[in-house]
Amino acid sequence: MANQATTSMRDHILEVASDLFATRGINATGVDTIVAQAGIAKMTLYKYFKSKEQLIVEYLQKHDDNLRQGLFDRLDANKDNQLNTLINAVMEWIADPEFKGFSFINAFVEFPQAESAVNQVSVEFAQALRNTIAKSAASSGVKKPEILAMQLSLLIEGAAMAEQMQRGSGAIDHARAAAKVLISAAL
Amino acid sequence: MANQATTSMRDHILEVASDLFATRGINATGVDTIVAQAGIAKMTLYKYFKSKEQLIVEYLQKHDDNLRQGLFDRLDANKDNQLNTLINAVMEWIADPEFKGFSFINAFVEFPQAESAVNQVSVEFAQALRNTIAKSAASSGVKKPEILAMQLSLLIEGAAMAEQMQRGSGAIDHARAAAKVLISAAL
DNA sequence: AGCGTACTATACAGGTCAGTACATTAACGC
DNA sequence: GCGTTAATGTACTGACCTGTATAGTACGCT
Repeated sequence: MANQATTSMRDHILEVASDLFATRGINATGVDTIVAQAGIAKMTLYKYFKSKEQLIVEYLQKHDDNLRQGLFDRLDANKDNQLNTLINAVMEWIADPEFKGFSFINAFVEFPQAESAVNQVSVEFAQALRNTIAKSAASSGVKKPEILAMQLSLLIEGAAMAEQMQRGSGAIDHARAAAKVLISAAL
Repeated sequence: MANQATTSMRDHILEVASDLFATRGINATGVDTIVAQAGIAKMTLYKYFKSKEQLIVEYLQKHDDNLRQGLFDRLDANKDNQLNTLINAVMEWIADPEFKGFSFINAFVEFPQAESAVNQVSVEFAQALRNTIAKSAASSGVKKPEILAMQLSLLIEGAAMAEQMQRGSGAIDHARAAAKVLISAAL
């Protein structure tokens, strides 16, 4: 509705769509809802995005970029103890009341067929997160960084689901503690 | 299609629906598809189930019963080392190529609104699984069984997602190893 | 033979879905 | 002022959705 002088129309649409996808689910969010919420005409949406699928893919991309950027900022600010820094950053990310789950996990569940582009992109981003963890593990002197990265990512994804299902269940703190145990066992 | 002499019509419908829900996703499976696949008339489905939502809830219930029963059988057969037995049983469950994810997680993602009955049932079953793990932990002499149960359930749910996303990624073995570390740390 | 039950087939209601067509209005550079 | 461009509102297509209505068929029981 409000004239988008600062941010471009395209960004505005993507932002509104991302919000709806995250809170209501992707399949449950119709294009008409996005258009109404953004206060624009449907034609405008289809001028910037050729299909709903493209909108979904860019939504996943954006969330991945945000997560990745947040992690890198924290890692750059704290060169030693990379692994602990990363775990803390991710757990804070999950603890945020605005957190609605990792988008790539939700998208993977909503698009279970391997042929779907959304499914493929989701898998890519899950692996990218693991790779980032593995790099931190390697720089922290872990012997087998890929294995630890896999284990930590299981904890992280599990914690994200558990915290969503029951806010304040303690999943985050217990995940943090478990991560500490696994890390020291891998050193 | 085939005359259901052995199993009741109701069970037949629920079985077909469960299969479709698990493989294609719940929202992506229409009632017409279930009816066609089951080889029945739509009126017959609505004779036994008052709505699609009821069908979904019973699907979740059935999967939970299956998982629960499988675990109890294994636990009864091996009274000592309950925790290891349970982890092994769950990991084998996940490793099965037919495994399509924990239904309560998928349902939770597809129905994110807390008001939804499907959402509520999903959360219940997730907690029930944690309780089962906690009992095994307690019987194994763990000091704080609830905490360990939470940590193990994070690993389990994470492993289920990871294994689905990339079959044979090693998620299961690494989760098993991580579980061992956490268990021995908690004793 | 006659009745009731279980199931089927077809059609429909009322709604939402993604995506398109078209005609109109507002803003801005020249 | 004029032409271009961006965005709008409305209506539509064709498909799919859950759920219902109706009429007909197959079969077992008494």
